[in-house]
Amino acid sequence: MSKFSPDSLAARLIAALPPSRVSRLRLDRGAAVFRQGDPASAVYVVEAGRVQLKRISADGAPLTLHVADAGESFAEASLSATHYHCDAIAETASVVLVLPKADLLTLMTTDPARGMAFTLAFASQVRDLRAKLELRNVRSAKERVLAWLRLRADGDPPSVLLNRSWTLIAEELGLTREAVYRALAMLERERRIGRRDGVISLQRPGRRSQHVSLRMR
Amino acid sequence: MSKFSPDSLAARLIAALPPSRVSRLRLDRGAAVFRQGDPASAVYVVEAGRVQLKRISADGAPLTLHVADAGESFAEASLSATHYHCDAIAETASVVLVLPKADLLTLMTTDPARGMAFTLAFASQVRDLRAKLELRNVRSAKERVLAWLRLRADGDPPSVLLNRSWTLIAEELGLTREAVYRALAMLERERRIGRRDGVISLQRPGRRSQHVSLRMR
DNA sequence: CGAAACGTTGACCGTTTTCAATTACAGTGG
DNA sequence: CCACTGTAATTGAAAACGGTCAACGTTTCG
Repeated sequence: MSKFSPDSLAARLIAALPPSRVSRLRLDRGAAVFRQGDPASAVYVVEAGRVQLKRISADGAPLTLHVADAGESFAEASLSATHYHCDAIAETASVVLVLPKADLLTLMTTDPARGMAFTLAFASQVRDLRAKLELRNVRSAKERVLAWLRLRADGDPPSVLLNRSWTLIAEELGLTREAVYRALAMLERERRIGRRDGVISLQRPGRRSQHVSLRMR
Repeated sequence: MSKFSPDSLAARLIAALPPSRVSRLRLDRGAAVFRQGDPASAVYVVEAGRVQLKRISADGAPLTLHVADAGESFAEASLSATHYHCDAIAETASVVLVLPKADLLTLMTTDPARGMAFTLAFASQVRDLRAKLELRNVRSAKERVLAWLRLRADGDPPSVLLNRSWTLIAEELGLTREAVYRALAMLERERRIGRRDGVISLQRPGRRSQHVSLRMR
């Protein structure tokens, strides 16, 4: 029933607590969920909108640590910290679920099986983040887009169902949307991908040649 | 006594098991720790060398998911998986610690407190990875280097003690070492940082002006 | 004592970012 | 039902920036 992918960290955190223990926070644009230095009291999940985690660095300049989109959790590390180390500010009007730290902690000691589920959810999150990070090591925009598609492709023929706008995907890729569109256009021209409404299909490298295009002389 | 920073995920995983349960694997360059499809039996920590995690994507092309350096753990998600979803190949001759999955799992159910420690360690890892990812959203090489320094600066005046070569840091930043050296040179020229042997000090933005340099007319 | 890795800087070239402009929709309030 | 507004999708042109190649001094280490 949740609008989150069921095996995401956020979904598992929510599922762990009875709904009665979870409260909802409505935030105007610019409002703070918490501030650097506040006592750490909860873990959060963005239900709608977008929340920025920022901190003032030692030299006085602001530093963005993370931007949590709808469906993502943030401030999980507050479980082990006494105080928040950054500000959490709504980038747009947002709705945030509040998962009290105390409830989560007692749950973990009370119910080891559940605690284990947590650990595993975090481990998956670590795996996913590492893959996203590795993706950024691909320098060429074209190859990076292709790698992103490969990461999510399955089926035969391998294909990806898009659930977000390319504009948003471009952000995840660390490219401008223009660069992404150009990369897609080139990949399509070279017959390395196919596009039909919201589905991208990957071409097996198969036999080489074909995408040689015209060449001089 | 370990050569790992004591609160890293890798260090905590190792500390959780009695040394007798941890074995050491010596790998030549190119040797595999495990292969895609093998039954998932352990979590690993790179003691020396470097291990690549790769998978063959649906369209048949190889895809790097992560590169684990010395001091880092990998394949934590094998805790919840029955089989590995990628190959783990030594990029150089390496030594890898093997932490049996079964031991870790029983430990977690046996000793809830320890299980909680795991979860917290994973949560920290998530926080760190998110910060690294966010760093990559800084487009300009100069600003990215500066942000990296801010992330690690503390003290007054804020400064960073380097423990690795800039060549390695450049990799983490997703830049070539040349780009990093140029960025450092510019930042120093603009008086935004100072360099003395292995220590970088950050200048408080203080009063503006000064770094205006000469301009035409 | 050499080889290999690190540190540094210059020049050039290719790619991406930026800036701009255009089309296509989806939702909205009258 | 229709202008009206905002976002998404595209593509072009120019500028900026980082990658690559090259060259060189320095340090490290077996």
